[in-house]
Order: sequence, then C-alpha cells, then structure tokens
Amino acid sequence: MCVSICHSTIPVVEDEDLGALLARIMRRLMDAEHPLLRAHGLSMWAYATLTSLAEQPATSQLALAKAIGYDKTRLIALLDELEHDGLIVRERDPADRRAQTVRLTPEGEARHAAAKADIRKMEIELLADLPPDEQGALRAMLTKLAHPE
Amino acid sequence: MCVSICHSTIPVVEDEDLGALLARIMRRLMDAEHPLLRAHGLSMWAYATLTSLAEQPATSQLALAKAIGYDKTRLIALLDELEHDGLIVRERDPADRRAQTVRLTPEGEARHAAAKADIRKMEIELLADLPPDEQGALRAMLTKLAHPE
DNA sequence: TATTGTTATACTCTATAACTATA
DNA sequence: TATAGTTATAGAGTATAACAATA
Repeated sequence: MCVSICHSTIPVVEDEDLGALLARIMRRLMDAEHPLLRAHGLSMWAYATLTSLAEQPATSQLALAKAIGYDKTRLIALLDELEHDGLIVRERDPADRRAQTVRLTPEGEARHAAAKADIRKMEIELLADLPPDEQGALRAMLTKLAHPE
Repeated sequence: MCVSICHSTIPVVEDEDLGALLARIMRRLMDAEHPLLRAHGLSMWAYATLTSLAEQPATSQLALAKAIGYDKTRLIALLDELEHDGLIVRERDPADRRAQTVRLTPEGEARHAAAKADIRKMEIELLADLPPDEQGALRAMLTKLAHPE
C-alpha cells in the first residue's frame, strides 16, 4: 500500500501479521540457538526432550511425545540416541509392562543444565533491545498466550 | 526440578525458555491459520509472498526471496503457481534483462485482502486472553524484536 | 478391543550444486 | 567474472499405516 504526501509516493508499512512477527523472532532465536546446542551435541528436539524430563520424568514415551508436541514414532530414534549417549534411562513400567518410563541420568541433567545456561545468556542479549521493565512483561504475556486455559 | 515443602514433594515449573514459549504460540497460531488459508487456496508461503507484494512490488525474484526469508529456488515453483492462478505477474526488467519483476494482479490484491481479513479476526480472538492495553504493548514489543536495528 | 512401542514406507520440505542467459 | 533465474538431485524432516506385546 502507498500514499501520496507532498507530491511523492512512499510505501506505508502497515502492522504486520502476528504470525509474520513471531516467525521473524523465531528465526532470530533459532539462528542464535542452533550453534549453542550443537556445541553441547544436542538437536532442538533433543533439548526439548531433556527440558521436559528435567521438569518431570515421563511415565511413558507417548506421554513424553505429547508433552513436547513431537511425533511418537520419531521420538523413538531420538530416545535411542539419548540413551546411547547416557543422557536418559528407559525402564519398563512394572504396573503396565507395555509402557516405558523415561528419566534423566545425572549426565543428562548436567548436559541439560549446561545447554540451558548458554541459551538463557543468549536470550538476555536478544531481549536487551527492550527496556528491562518490558522484558518481564513480555515474558508474562507470552506465558499466558502459550498456556491458554 | 522438585522441592520439598511440608513433607510433600511437588514439581516446580520454572520459567520456560523463550524459544519454548514462542514455539507453543506459533503452533497455536498456525493451527488456527492453516484452515483459513486453505479456504482461500493459499499456502503459508503463498500468503507471505502476497503480503510482501501487497506492501511493495519486487524488483526481482531474488529480492522477493530475501524479503520473505524464503529460498530462491523454491520460490520459483511457488511463483509459477501464483502466476498460473492469475494472482501475480512476472515481467522482465528492461534495465536488467536477467531479472524479473513481480507484482500483484487485482485478483491477487483481492485474494490477499480477503485472507488477511480472516487472519486478523483470528488473531484478535487469540489475543483476547490478554487485557486490551497489553495487546498493543505486546505488538509493539514483538515488532521491536522482529526488526532489530 | 484398545494401547504402547516399534518398524517400514511414502511423502514433503529443504539445501546444494550446476546450468543458461545476461551483465 | 559475477549475478538472476532455473533445474535436478540428494538429504532431512514428516506423516501414515501396520505389526507385536500387553492391557
């Protein structure tokens, strides 16, 4: 869209779609985050998995897949790797022998904590474009939108 | 992470990573947006393309690819479709006959406007989880983060 | 019969390199 | 030589269905 002012035609930038804004920010964030995770030998989904398990062990792989919004069939190969690397442990649930519980090993906890520390530092730099009081407000708003009742 | 309070152990939910929050919101947004776009016969990238062209015609396909953050090789098939559907026009630049300019047709403008109207309505519903004064603040903050100087 | 974990398969998306025509 | 557009191909990511073990 353009508008004529003082005999010249200049482009007017309208409000962007929410999706466009978030996509831009996500790309910035991912571009900064990928090398950090790579340095810790983790993929994005591996980190998401460790994060979920750090907060709460999984009662089954299916529950874990749902918790992080990942496909249960793809989770298998991912857990295979994490188990092979000694970051997680899978154990049959005695109560329901179909299910496997998943939890972090001490190495898994340490790896997650180390990666998270680096990511938090990066986030602080990224948010430095905003005044300090807005940073907390933003986090609160995003949390509300991410977890609708 | 857990903490013991009054002889019981309850999980403590720490602040989520910014990436996790944004990913959740993005998924919500995309889940709502996909059916709307499909109703208008547009893919996500097709909509992004129309949005960019609605604001400003492209001096070349390469410039368009960069503007929307899409791969120039994949853009070609997308533009082929949009052109076939009569939504855009490609024209050789007389000044540089290697380049092709890209602009919307009237049909393209109409299709974009119709899709955008639906998407804006959806965004308003999604943001209704926030008090009105926070909605504007959020948009301002996201715009700042999406366009760093 | 339904569910968990698993495997296999097909499909889409994405990244890379190479080719042409213009500059 | 460098750039815009294009094509082809290989790789990663994703979705679907089917199977064995257990409930």
